[in-house]
Amino acid sequence: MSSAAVRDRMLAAGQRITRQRDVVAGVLERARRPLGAGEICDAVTTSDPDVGRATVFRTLHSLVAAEIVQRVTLAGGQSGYLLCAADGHHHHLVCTSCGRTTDLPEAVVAPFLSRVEETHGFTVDHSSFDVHGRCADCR
Amino acid sequence: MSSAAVRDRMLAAGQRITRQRDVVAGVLERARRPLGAGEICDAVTTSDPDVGRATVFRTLHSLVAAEIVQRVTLAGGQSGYLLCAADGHHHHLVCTSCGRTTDLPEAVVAPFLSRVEETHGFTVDHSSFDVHGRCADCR
DNA sequence: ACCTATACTGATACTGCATCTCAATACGGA
DNA sequence: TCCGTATTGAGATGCAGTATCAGTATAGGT
Repeated sequence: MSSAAVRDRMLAAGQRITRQRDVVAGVLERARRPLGAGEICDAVTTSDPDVGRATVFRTLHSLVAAEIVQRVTLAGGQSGYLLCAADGHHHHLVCTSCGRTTDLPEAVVAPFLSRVEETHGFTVDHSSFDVHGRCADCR
Repeated sequence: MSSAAVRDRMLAAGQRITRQRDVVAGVLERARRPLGAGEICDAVTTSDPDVGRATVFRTLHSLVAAEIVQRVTLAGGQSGYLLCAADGHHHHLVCTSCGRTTDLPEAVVAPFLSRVEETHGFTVDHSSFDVHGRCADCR
């Protein structure tokens, strides 16, 4: 995903484009894997020391709200932030070895959730799966 | 689950039974829903003001390690601690209305994980699902 | 019932993530 | 260019969780 694409998606979500948001989005783009809050703050400060911590978190929050970034749970239990190529809410496989993530196709997830709803009379509002393991490359 | 059952499970996990651990386990037993760290600390202090913070967290850690308690993600994204009736690792449905949880049978989860492994050549080490919605009673 | 090794505990300081406040600033539409 | 308003930075603050370490209580053997 290019910076331009991220900007378009932020504009589409009614958000202004600022230098600070570009920096945060750029850090996540270059990582191509989920980053912890500390890593993001460090990388942002390296890129541009004049971006405040509060702004980093506000930006992450905005990006999560716009579904451009997802908050995922890393192996240790800490949360990480991941820039998603795909639009909308979806799920990921996280490789415990290389740290990279793979999108889980809706075709695999939807039948599972339907089954859950049927079996338990439960209406699913929101779901997030943390599936950790070793990807095909790392095995 | 009775207090005695929890004590047995702690002993089975090679842990000593102490007054402090009884207090923490008792708080989780009475709740019958996931509690946040703050709620637990408050309830423990109410029950017995002489139990230290560090001990509460150490106890939670031990209970999680023994798979007596699971750490789940609540609606807001904060994590909560839940005393599980079932042994071993399993998954939950969390009702956003009443806060109560339902165990997800392995029979529903296993085929889904198998499908994921087959489709992606991914070896699943650990998975945790956060499924939020409204339970049958609350609809 | 007693003894002993050692697992456990409490107070406190500390780390890290995240949010709040508020005056100052910059974006972007007209 | 001008203006309304979303956004920003600094620093204080809150909350979750961990580290330290001397002192205590538990389980299990005798």
